[in-house]
Amino acid sequence: MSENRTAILQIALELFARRGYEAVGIQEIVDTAGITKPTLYHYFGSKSGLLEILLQESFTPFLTSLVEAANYSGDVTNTLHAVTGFFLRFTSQNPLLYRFCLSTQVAPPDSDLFQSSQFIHLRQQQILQDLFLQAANDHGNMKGRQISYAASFLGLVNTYALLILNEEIEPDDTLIYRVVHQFMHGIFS
Amino acid sequence: MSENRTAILQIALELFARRGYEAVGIQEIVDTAGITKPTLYHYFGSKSGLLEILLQESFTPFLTSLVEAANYSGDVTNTLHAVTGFFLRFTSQNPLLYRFCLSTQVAPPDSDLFQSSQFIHLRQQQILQDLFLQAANDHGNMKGRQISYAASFLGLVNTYALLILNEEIEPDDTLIYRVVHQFMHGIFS
DNA sequence: AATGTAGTATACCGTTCGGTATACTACTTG
DNA sequence: CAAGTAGTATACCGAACGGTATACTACATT
Repeated sequence: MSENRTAILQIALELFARRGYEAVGIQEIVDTAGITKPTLYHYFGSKSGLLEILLQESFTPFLTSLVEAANYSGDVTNTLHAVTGFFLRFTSQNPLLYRFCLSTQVAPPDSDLFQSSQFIHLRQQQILQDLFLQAANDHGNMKGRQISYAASFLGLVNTYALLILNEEIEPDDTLIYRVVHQFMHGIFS
Repeated sequence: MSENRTAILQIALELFARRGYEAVGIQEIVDTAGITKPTLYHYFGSKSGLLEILLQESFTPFLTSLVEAANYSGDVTNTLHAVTGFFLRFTSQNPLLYRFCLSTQVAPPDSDLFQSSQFIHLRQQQILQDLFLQAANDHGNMKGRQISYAASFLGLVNTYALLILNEEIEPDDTLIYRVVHQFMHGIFS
């Protein structure tokens, strides 16, 4: 792998995450990387191509690890602990990347950003839905509720991920336990 | 109030919500509104000025109504019903505006969008924190947990708001009841 | 040694960006 | 009626935008 290619991806991620995809120009990326435009266009073809490859290469390993963490062990609570821990640790260790991920979720629906990142959110939702469907054996019929369970679990985890990103809390075992407990049993029990 | 000023605000909201603040140019706004640039600059001074006024004028009434809905009645569950109903009905009735609101929350922290919209999210958080603090009388000491309770309640409501925006569900009394129940008691009880 | 290819730089393309100087019109106010 | 003010249009600014044509270099393959 060319080191210029890698440098472009790293710098693009940082700039996109900090200031937004639309606000960052190609010129700024290549200046920061210490290269020139034709080099970037050689590797990525276009600005949206750069975005797409950046998202794919960054989140494919993320999704693979998520599948492992969400492997149903026969106990929903345990599995949700593993999933929550994975999400919050990933956020803590890759703050720029996860902030970028969160911003793409509610990006304007007609934007490049939204459309290129859909695979991440759809796959996340699908992985969690599958988990809840498997767990239905232990908790009665899901009756289609796995959709809103998966969505609201992701929403809750992402809420705490945002608190971590804003440095209002830190991820530890206690937090992970509390998040899962809140999801399973609510706040006043 | 000038009708041109109103038209600019409406069209800017629609374009910003659909395609993103950075991706929309002044020229596109004035073309769509059927006016010219000096008219826009007469009213708003700059692109970021337009954004700021748009956010202020759109969300000040929203926040005022939220304060009313969050008025503590002596029963947390009832108050959360009112708040949830207000959020989800507002989302359903002003989809573009609420989608725009959601997108600003996780916008890049160095962007105009993030900074101009902070007042909305800080005020929301504050209103909910106050509610949980008042409710502490009925549910024991909060011990600072009102921060994450407010954040996670907003996160849960916004998760369902996003489902409404994506037309996967519709807001009705049953949904509102379920959201509050899930927040208070979790999913499996 | 000859040839091909990947990677890179110089220099440039047309378009659009946010923003403005100037002037005209329409209306209010003295 | 005179003067001022709010609102609007024409025409333009320099800078930055995304993207590319061309050519050169370094290296691998034959």
